[in-house]
Amino acid sequence: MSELYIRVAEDENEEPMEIPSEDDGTVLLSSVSAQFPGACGLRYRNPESQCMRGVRLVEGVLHAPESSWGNLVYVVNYPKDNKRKMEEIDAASAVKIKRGFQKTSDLIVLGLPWKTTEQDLKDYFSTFGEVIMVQVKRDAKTGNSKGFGFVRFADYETQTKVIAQRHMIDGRWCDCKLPNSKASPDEPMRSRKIFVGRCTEDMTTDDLRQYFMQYGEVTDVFIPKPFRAFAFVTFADDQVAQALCGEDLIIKGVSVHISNAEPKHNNSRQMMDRGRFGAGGFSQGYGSNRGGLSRLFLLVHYDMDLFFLSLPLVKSAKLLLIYVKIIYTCHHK
DNA sequence: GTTGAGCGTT
Repeated sequence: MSELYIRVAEDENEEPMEIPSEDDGTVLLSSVSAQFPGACGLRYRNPESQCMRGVRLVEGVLHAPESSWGNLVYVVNYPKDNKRKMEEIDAASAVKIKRGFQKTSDLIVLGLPWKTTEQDLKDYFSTFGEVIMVQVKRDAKTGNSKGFGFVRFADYETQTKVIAQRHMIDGRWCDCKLPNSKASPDEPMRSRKIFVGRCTEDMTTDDLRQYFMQYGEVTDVFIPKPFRAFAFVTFADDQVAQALCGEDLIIKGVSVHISNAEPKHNNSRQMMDRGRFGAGGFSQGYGSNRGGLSRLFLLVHYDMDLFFLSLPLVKSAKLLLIYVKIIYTCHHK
């Protein structure tokens, strides 16, 4: 129709951006949200009443007020939960900044030639970034290299780059990895899991997942039942979890507090988080298969809850693990 | 004096 573009702004006082309209004079919400991510509609100040007025929205199509869009500046609407959009973006970038400042860890260097010295290591790795420590592990008596060492970089980005590739050092291919000591078998999830305190009962696992997604990939959300005013959220990246610790975040209008998830001992929950299902995951197990009784009873300790389960005859440990996985899945969705 | 998947004497 008349206008090719309408003027849209984040706020009345912000500089407007021109958004293209369609041939029939309508504007697609997707056109708006392409420039204003998360937008769910438009409003404008009615020149006569001086009141804000909503723009008609039907199935993703925004319709001009009266007959034309005129020369008004339209203001973006965000979902109520996203009212604090700017603050959330700030929080997200704060996490990124924090992540940039995250301290590096020693990396183990595997496969070193016997002859490689610490100076050799330093010379090689300095081509990636500032090296702040190198070690070649040697036999105490003979002084011979054990064929592996450690390196520490000043920069987290350097560390990431170095881990991602193989390294030709003095004629041998070597690998750099996070040492196992960084993910000790006793407390492997401490760094990837956060404790969310002051939760309210209306917060669902989906709510939490949706909210925490903005910081990074969420691999698990756990809300104890019955309601106990806290939850656990596990991220794929431990750096994200670490960065959030200590923060007060607003979820559904409620201030929740983020802290480190207290590492627990070898309970079933952690065994499962690790993808290491096993009999050790049960705090107790009772088998009953006497006198034709072909059922197995299990008392499963799952986080702080106990589940008493009755299973069909379990013929093998392998089958038992399959059952456990099913149970685990059921308690997760 | 050897070796080749792994995990760090202080």
